[in-house]
Amino acid sequence: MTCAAQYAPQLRARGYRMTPQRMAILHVLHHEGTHLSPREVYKQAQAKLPGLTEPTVYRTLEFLADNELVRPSYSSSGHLTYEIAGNDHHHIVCRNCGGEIEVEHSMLESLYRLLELSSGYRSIDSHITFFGICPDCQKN
Amino acid sequence: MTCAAQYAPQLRARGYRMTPQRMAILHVLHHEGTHLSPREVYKQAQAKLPGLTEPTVYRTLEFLADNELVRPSYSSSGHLTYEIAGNDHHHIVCRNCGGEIEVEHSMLESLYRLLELSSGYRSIDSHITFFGICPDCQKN
DNA sequence: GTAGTTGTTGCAAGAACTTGCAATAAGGAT
DNA sequence: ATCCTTATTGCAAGTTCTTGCAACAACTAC
Repeated sequence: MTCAAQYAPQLRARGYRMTPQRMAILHVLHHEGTHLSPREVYKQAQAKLPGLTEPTVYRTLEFLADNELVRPSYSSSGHLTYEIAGNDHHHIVCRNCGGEIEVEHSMLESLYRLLELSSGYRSIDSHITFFGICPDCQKN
Repeated sequence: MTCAAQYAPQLRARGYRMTPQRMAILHVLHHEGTHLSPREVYKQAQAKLPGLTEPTVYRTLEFLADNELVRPSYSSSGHLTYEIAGNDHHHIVCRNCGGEIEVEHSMLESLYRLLELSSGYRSIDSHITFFGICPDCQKN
């Protein structure tokens, strides 16, 4: 559980609170490492904190995403998933088999600056999920 | 309805069929011009074709997206929406007010080629929704 | 410690989305 | 025109996700 407690100051600094529910959810995402669907988070977190309810999981994930402790991401079926906000990266998902790889954020940095310049929008820093066909599936 | 009939050959060439349901859904997206949620598509299409059911709308939208007659896109809340596949473009959505603008695909072209080279993935051509803060909201 | 403030949660109901399967109908063949 | 094949739809039930509100508990101040 200590792994999740480290996030408390970040929340408190913004006037929010660290709660057992948030700890449990952060703990799950932290130890899983990869992205999980809300339902998967719910199941695992509830095993640790039996009273936890589903609406709380959904609200908490959205809350944590707003505060940049977790990162939203999309599965190949278009569903929203979440992962712990560690090193900044994006994904390329195979349209065929669902396999995925990570892409360093630095590869998109210059595009983001270009978009900001041409559009007038600021703080463009979304996590992106690209879709393509992976090398293995290209052989078929 | 003629506007939707033009898509029939594209489906037939792949062994699929043009049906009243698909016509109605394409018609709605074609005339609306912008992206709509599945529910909005359902309501409008049902007004034209009373027997139409909701599961059919969901399945049809996914089917049309697979066949590239419509393009999936994400709203600021992260929900899946669809628009007719016309000129190739992407979106920047304001995190604050939800306002959005279009981005020409050409701006991303070189990034896509770069990603393909470095990852080995092919046919990367996903529609992207970026999130940022629009000029108006920056004033506050 | 104790009390107060207000951010958070659980509950319950509802809306959105999915799935399996039997019935239907689009388009090709006769 | 009529029949056949099989892609497609509607139905019904189930799962996932959302919302409003009252009860609760984390942190602050005393």
